[in-house]
Order: sequence, then structure tokens, then C-alpha cells
Amino acid sequence: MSRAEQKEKTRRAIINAAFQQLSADKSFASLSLREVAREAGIAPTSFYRHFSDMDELGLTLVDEAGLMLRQLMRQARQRIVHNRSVIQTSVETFMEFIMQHSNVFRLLLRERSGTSAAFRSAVAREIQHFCAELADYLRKENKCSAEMALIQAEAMVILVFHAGADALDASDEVRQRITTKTIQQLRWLAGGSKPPAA
Amino acid sequence: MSRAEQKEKTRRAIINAAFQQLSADKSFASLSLREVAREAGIAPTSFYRHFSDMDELGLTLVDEAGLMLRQLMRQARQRIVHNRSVIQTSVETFMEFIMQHSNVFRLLLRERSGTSAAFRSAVAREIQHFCAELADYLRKENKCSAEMALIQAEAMVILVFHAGADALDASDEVRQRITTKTIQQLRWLAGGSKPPAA
DNA sequence: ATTTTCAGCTTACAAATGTACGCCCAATGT
DNA sequence: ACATTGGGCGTACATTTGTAAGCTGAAAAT
Repeated sequence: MSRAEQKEKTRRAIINAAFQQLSADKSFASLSLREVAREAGIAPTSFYRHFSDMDELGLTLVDEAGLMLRQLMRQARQRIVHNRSVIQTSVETFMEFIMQHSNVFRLLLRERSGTSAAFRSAVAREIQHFCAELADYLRKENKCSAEMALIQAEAMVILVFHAGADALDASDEVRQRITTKTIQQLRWLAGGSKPPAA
Repeated sequence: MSRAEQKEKTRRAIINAAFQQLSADKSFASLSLREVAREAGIAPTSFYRHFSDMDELGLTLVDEAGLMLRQLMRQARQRIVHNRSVIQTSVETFMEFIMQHSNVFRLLLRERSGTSAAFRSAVAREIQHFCAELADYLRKENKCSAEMALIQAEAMVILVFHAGADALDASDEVRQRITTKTIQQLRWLAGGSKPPAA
């Protein structure tokens, strides 16, 4: 194996190790360099060959999470075409998605209001992308102003993300109820802004 | 000073020390027993005379935060009577409140989706109280079902809390914009549910 | 073929942490 | 007046942490 390939491989091992350790009971902040190195199967000091410190690793994780968000958005859009309710389809897709990538989602959720300013703004940036895309869709669909569309999109994203957070630790049955509830909430938001004066 | 009085005094010193150390860059999880003890002006081992461990202290903090939430609710209600818009008054009161008690609010915000299950459920309980009170108000005001009122209240609380989180670290000007935005979002929610079919 | 590069290792150390153990002494109980 | 209680302290120890220094061996460059 070439040297570059090998290096990339261990780099991924570190990233995967970090994601793996992120669970309901373990936040990124509570993760230690040594733990990650152990899980990745390398010596603690070898970590520095790839990242200058844990923060740099963290920002990489946030970037990866951002990629996943975009993937989610695409997936939701594809399903919308040949289905009934846009909102219902989107929320259900979202729920499926976060169950599959729960640790990625947990990272975004926690660092969104976490202790590191760098992390907070990195997460905020990713979520802004997400909101902007949704706002664009809403604007075209509802013919409202770009400003209102963005405000509406932000509210929707907050509600969906929050529902996701609750759903992560819930049973299938409770998750179904959360989904229904969220759909209702989004419908209120969507309905309220459609007619500029009605 | 009586012994009981003295004990209560140090207990409060510990609690205050903990709240003091909670800032934008310091979560409860990243707080160490020794740090708290140092700030409170006692020896590390004296901590155990009041709390069996940091978790017990944490739950106490959450309880205190819950008390403050109820105080906030009362304060908002008082102002509503002799003012114009209910939503505007409430959101503005909320914003003022969290600026005054930012560390208390930060605790609730972080532990809401934190790493300790005990904390999460404790915070969830406090927020549920808050939602229930609001839902009660909405039900009477809007004559909608109790179930819908609760779902609506939950959405509102999530949005307001989230706005609060953003506002904490923002400039006065940005905070004003956040306030306006939130009011708009709540109005959509409120408007959507008032007429059961319209 | 020889030199250079560099990912990964081992060893080492200082700092911080949680907490067990036991002493002290002033408020309380008898 | 004497005994007990209990809050606060100092000491001590095992762990865990981040990271500095230096070695090794194989891939890459010459």
C-alpha cells in the first residue's frame, strides 16, 4: 500500500473512532485524545501526525456532518416528487436518516450550543446551508418574500431538529408520535405564511 | 451563627460557585469538583458534606433553574395584562430574563440534550411544566383542544428557547432582530391553530 | 544504491482529578 | 460539666490526561 493511502486510512480510522464514541452518554468535549487513539488502534502520540489537536478533529467531524445534511436534503427531495404530502415525506425521511446516522446528528445537536465558539459557528454554518436550501424551496412554492421564507425555514428546521433529538432515544412507538406532532407543527407554520394577508 | 445556618451558607456558596463557572465556554460536564470547591472557598473533600457527587449538585442546579422558569412565567403574565400584544410582550420578557440569568438558562439549554440521562429528564420535566402552563393559557384563549394546545405550546417554547440561545451571545442589535423574528414565528403558530378550519 | 522523509511507536513527565482516611474543634445534646 | 456530632481541613494515592523527545523501518526521492 502506498504511503499516502495508508495515511488516509488511519485518518479515517481516527474519524470513525471519534464518531463511534459519540453516543447518548458521551459528548465530543468529553472525548479524550487517548481514547480516540485507542479506539483507532494507534499510539496516542501518533494522533498528532493527522490533527494538531482535538479541536481540529472536531471541526473535521462537523464538516462531515454537513455533507450528510446535504445528502439528507437530496434524499428528501427525491422522495417528494412521487408522493403525497411534502411535509410528511420530509419529516419521515429526516427521522429515518437520523436513526441511521444518530451519532453524526448528535454531534451537530450538541455542538450547536456547545462550549467551543469555533464549533458553534461551524455547526451554525452547516445548518444555515440547510435552512437556505429549504427557504429557497418555500419561496418558490409559496410565493412569499425571501426574508419571510428564511424565517419560516429556520423555524421549521429548529422544530425538526429538536424532534429528532427527542426521537433518538425514544421507542419506535413514541417516535411515531413525535413525527406526527412535528408534522402538525410544520403545517401550522406553512399555513400561516402562505397567504400574505388572509 | 448556628450550625445549620452555616451549613446552608456553604451549600449556597457551592451552588453559586457552580452557576458562576457556567459560561459560554464551560459546560456543567466540564466542571470539576475541585474547581467548584475552589471557587466556593472550601477544601475539595468538604464538598462531600453537602453533595454525594457532582451529579447531585447538577440536579440541584436544574431544580433551581426550574424555579426561575416559573418566576419568568409569572413575570410575563403580569406584564401581559396592561400591554398590547401577548406574544410580543412574552418574547420580550423572556429575552430580558435570560440576559439577567444567562448562566441558569445556559444550563437548561445544554443539559436538555446533554450526556446525562438523569439531567436530560430533569430538564425535560421543568420544561414540560413550562409548556403545560402555556398550553393551558392557549387553550382558554383559542378554544382549541387540550392536545393541540400542548403541541402548539411545545413548538413555541422550543422556538423561544432556541432564540434565547442565539441571543445570549449576540449584540444588542442582533438580539433585537432575533426577537422580531421569533415573534413572527410564534404568530404563524398561533394563527394556524386558532380557527380549526379556515 | 544511497539518502531522505515521515507515520507510528515507546518512554517519560507534569498536571489535574476523584476520593479515602483521619484529625480538629466549635456547636449541640445530655 | 462532659460527651457527641459533624463541618471543614490536610494529606495521600491511584488514574487519566496532553504532549515532549527520540527511535525505527519502510516508502519515496535522489
